[in-house]
Amino acid sequence: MDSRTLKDTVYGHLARVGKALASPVRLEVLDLLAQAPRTVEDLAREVDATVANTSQHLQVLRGARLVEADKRGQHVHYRLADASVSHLAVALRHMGDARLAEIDQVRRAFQAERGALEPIPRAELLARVARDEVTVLDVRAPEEFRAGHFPGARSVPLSELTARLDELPRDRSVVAYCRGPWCVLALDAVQMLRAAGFVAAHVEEGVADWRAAGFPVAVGA
Amino acid sequence: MDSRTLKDTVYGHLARVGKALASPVRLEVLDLLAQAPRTVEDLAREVDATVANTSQHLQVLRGARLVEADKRGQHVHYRLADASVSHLAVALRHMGDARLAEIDQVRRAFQAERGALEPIPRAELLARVARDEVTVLDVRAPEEFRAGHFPGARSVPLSELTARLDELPRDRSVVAYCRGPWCVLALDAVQMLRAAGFVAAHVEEGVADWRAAGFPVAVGA
DNA sequence: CTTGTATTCAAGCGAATACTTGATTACAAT
DNA sequence: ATTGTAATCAAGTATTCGCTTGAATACAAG
Repeated sequence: MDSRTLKDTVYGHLARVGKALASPVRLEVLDLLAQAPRTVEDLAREVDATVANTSQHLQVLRGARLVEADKRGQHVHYRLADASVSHLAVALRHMGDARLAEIDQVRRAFQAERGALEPIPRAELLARVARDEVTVLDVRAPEEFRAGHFPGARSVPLSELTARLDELPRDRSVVAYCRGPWCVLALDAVQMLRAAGFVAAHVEEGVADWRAAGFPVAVGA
Repeated sequence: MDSRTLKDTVYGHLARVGKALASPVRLEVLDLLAQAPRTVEDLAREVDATVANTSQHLQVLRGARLVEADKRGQHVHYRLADASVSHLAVALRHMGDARLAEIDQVRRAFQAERGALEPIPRAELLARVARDEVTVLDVRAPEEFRAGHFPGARSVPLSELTARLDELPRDRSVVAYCRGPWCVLALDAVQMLRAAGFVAAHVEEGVADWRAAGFPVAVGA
C-alpha cells in the first residue's frame, strides 16, 4: 500500500461527509438535530419538505455517520451522532459567518427589519448572570429545552410567552436566546417583551455554541 | 422577508461551502494549503491531477471563499482564506477520525506495515519539550516550515535526512512530525532514524492542529 | 515582436444528485 | 384480522458535477 492509496481512501471517505454537508436541506436538518432529537415527520414539517424527501436526506446523513437513528414505538428518532458532529456544524457556521458576506448581510437586514438591537456578546451575558442581574429566557420548544439549555435559564416557548408574562420578575432585565444566530424566535420574544414594558435583549449563541466553547449545558426539566 | 427566506438564503450559501468540501481532490488541496501557500502547478503535481482540473477545483474553493489567490510574477499563489477555514478543516478531520471506522482502519494498517509504534500524544510532547529532553524534527518541505512550525523545531526535509543525520544530537531522543495524521513523512523519518541508532517517535498532529488548539506557532526561518 | 510558461476558459460526455410520485414495509391500535 | 400511521423504497426526470481535451489569455523573458 502506498501513500497515494492512503490519501485516496482517507479523502474519499471524508468527501462523503462533505457531500452530506452539500445540501441546504441537510444543513438545516443538522441544525435542528443539534437542538434535540426528532422524528422524520417533525423534521419534514420544520424544513418544509415531503416526508419521503426528508427521509432520503436523513439516509445520506446517516451514511456519512453524522446522525444516528433508533426506533421507539412507531417513530424513528434521529439525533446527531456525537459531539464531533456538533463541532463540525459550529465550525461550518463560523466560517460562513466570517467569510460569506451575503449571510451577514441578510441577517443584519432581518434584525433591522424587526427593530432589534445588536445582540449582547457571550462574555457580557456571563458577566450579568454572575452578578445575578438578568432572567435568561429559553424560548424554544420544551423538548429542545429538556435536551439541553443554558444553566439557570427559564423555559417559556415563544408561543406561550404573552400568556406567561406575569411569571417573569419585573425588577430585572431579560435576555432571550433560541437555536442560534439564524433563529428568529429570540428576536420576536424581545419585541414582545419590550412592548410589555420589560428591558430585554437577545444573544445569538445557541446551546451548540456553548457546548462547543466548553461551557456546561444543563439537561432535563 | 419571512423566516423561511432567511433560512433558505443562509443555508443555501452555507451549502456552497459544503459542496466545496464534497470532493476528495479539493479536501487534499485544502490540507496542502493549510501547510503553506502554493501555486496551481505545485498543487496539481501533489494531488496527481492535471493543471486544468486543479485550476477548476481551486475556482470552486474560491467561490466558497475557502481560499484566496494573488498573482506574483507569472505564478498564482493560492492560500487558505483565514483561520476559520483552517478550523473547519480540522473539525472535519476530527469528525472523520472519530466516526469513520474505515479511516482509522486504513491508517492503522499503514502504520503497522511500516513497523511504526503508536504516535505520542500531544500532551506528552509538550511535557518532554518542557523538560528539554527531545529534538523536535520538522520533516516537511522548507517552505512549509517557513510558513509555520512548532516553536523550537528543527527543519530537515525528509529527502535530506540521511545526509544530515550528524546534525542531530545523539544524546537525546527525536520526535518527528509532518503535515498531519495522514502524512507519512514522519513515519518514514522515524524508520530512518531508528535504523541509524536514534530513539525516535512521531506525533500525528500537524501545524494546523496546534494552531486550532490555541498553541503558538512560529513563522520564518 | 516572438517565444515560452502558467493559468484559465469552453465544450462535451458519462456519472451522480435532488426531488417527485406511487408503491411497500413495519407495526401499533383496535 | 383489519385499519391507520410512520417511514422507506423504487423508478423517473431534470440538473449538476467531475474530468478530459484543446483553445485562449496573460505576461515575463529573450
